[in-house]
This record gives sequence, C-alpha cells and structure tokens, in this order.
Amino acid sequence: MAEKGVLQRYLSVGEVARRSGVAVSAVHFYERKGLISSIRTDGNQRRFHRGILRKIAIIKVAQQTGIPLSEIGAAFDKLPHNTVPTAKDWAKLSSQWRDDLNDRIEQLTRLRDQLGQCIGCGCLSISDCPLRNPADALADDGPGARLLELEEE
Amino acid sequence: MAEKGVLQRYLSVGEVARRSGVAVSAVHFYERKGLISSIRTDGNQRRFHRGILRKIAIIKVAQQTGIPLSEIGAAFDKLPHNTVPTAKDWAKLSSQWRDDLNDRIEQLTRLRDQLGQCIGCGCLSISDCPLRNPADALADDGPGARLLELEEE
DNA sequence: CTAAAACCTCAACTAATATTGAGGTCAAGC
DNA sequence: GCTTGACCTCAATATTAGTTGAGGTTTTAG
Repeated sequence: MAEKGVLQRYLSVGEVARRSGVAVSAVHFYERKGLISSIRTDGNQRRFHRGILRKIAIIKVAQQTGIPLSEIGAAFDKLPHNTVPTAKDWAKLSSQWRDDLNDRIEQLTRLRDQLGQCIGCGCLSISDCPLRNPADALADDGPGARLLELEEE
Repeated sequence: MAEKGVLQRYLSVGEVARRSGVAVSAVHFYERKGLISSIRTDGNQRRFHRGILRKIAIIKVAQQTGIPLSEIGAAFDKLPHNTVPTAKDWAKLSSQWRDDLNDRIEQLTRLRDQLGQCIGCGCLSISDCPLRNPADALADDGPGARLLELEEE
C-alpha cells in the first residue's frame, strides 16, 4: 500500500487520456513530437508525471488560439528543463501567446468590418482593396508586388 | 484585332495566376475542387471568364476567416448558376461568413481574456476552468462528460 | 492461474491544401 | 518551321494533426 501510494503519483497513458480528454493515440503522438515525455515501467509501459495534465491542457488551449504544435513544443523547450515550471514560467508563455492572439483577433476584426463592403460592392476589384492588400502585407512584398488586378483592361 | 478584342475577355491560367496572386497549381486545384470553372480552347487550354478573379479574391478572403474550401465551394454552389452573381448575392455570402467570423472572434477574445489567469495560476487544474470547459461545450457533451481532472488524488 | 483489459511498436491511412515532377502538347516569335 | 515558353494530365510528395489496425506483451481481477 505504501508502494501503491508512490505509484499513484504516476499516470498510465490511459489515465492521462481519460483525464485530459484526448485520445491515447494523441498522447503517444505528442510524445513522439517531443511535447511531453514519460518514463517507462519494467514492462515498458509509459508512466507520466501528473504535471503532464497541465501540459496537455495548455497544448489544447494553445491549439485553440491557432498555434501549431511545433511552436507549442518550441515554447515548452524554453521552459526550465528538468524542473517543474513555476507560475511565472507559465505566465511568460501565456503572455507571448496572448500577443499572437491579439494579432489574430485584430486581423479577423478588420476582415469582418470590411467583408460586407468588399465582397458586396466593387471594392475587391480595385488594386488597393484593404482586404486583399492590407498595409502590412504590402510592406513585406514591396509596393504593388502582389496587387490584384481585377479590372484592368 | 476584333478577334483579339474578344479573346481578351478570357484569361489563360497563367494570367489568372499572375493577377490573382495564387500559383497556377492552385488555380488547377480550385478547379478540380469545383470552386471555379473554365472553358477550353481547341488546343485544350483553359480559358477563364474574368469574373474568376473576383471569385479567387473571395476564396482567399474567406480562407483568412478560417473557412475551409469545401464550405466556400458549398456557398458558391448556392449562388445563381449560369448567371453572374449580383452584389446582393455576394452580400448574402459575406453576411453569413461575417457571422462565422464573429463567433471566431468572440471565441478568441474569451480565450485571450482568460489565458493569463488560467495558465499562470492553478485555474487549469480545476475541473470547471472556463478555458477548458466553456459553458457551450458542456451543453453538447452532457454535464461533466469531459472535465479535466488535474488534481483529484 | 487464467482471461480480459490495457499496453507496446510500427506502419499505413485520413483529411485539407496544395506543390512538384514526368512526360507530352500548343502557341508565338524569329 | 523551329525553338521556347506556357500549357496539359496524372501521380507522387509535403505538412499538420492525428487515427486505425496488426501482431504481440503486460497488468489486473477473479
């Protein structure tokens, strides 16, 4: 029973899946991708530290913001290695992702506000349509590089 | 020259690509997916109505909102067939997509506003974290169906 | 002790959104 | 009239995020 108490601190892949709400195959997948890690029993079965649940929770939340797994993994890699991340560590992560989110929200909002006008009227047809050629996009490509020429005759 | 004038009303795939800012392969792809269509010359080359440029513009804009090609195609299919869509037709489209956009923006905003709190503190660890268990998600799954049990011991 | 449930690996498959390449044809300019 | 660039089809490849299945092992419950 003392032994069982110790073992209880680790979770099997099935428990992780059940408690995090992701499929066992997804847990395996995240491990293959290096997002999470595990130790093995003598019988080669995975055992996860219970902190894994928080990590998976964060993976799912980050995915909702549109962040790809590779970036999530990169962010995790910057976390202190071999020591449990502190609240401060997580806060740093979330602050960076919040910036991404803000950008994305801003982009979608701009899109929404111009959607009716630009699709409904002739706006899309001129080369400086704000939807197809937002100022920041132009900055990257050089002026006029990818303008849509809808009506030039 | 009169003939050339008539031909000018149609665009080759290369012209479409150049003027819409998408690759030739993407134009082919959209056609295979039924999003756009073309007629053929005697020599089997595609010729596009110039309205195609607007359609591709709309495809790219809709993609920015996160709408998959299949849905864009479905929306296009509801447009009057064999007649050029009116401003009203496009407006209807954009109004529906604006609703989608609004939902998406709302979701991301909620995410942003709770990100710091939920990742930084212990919030993710309790089963009713608003990020992992927004009320609307619970409604679908039945109460408590997929709650994250981070700290139950 | 044994049967069932859970686990293991590895490979193949899915879906969306294209791009790349092979092998061949068409069209335009010198 | 020939070369070159643009075009054609079809198949394979790429990426992201996983799932599914085959074939075999470990753990757990009775």
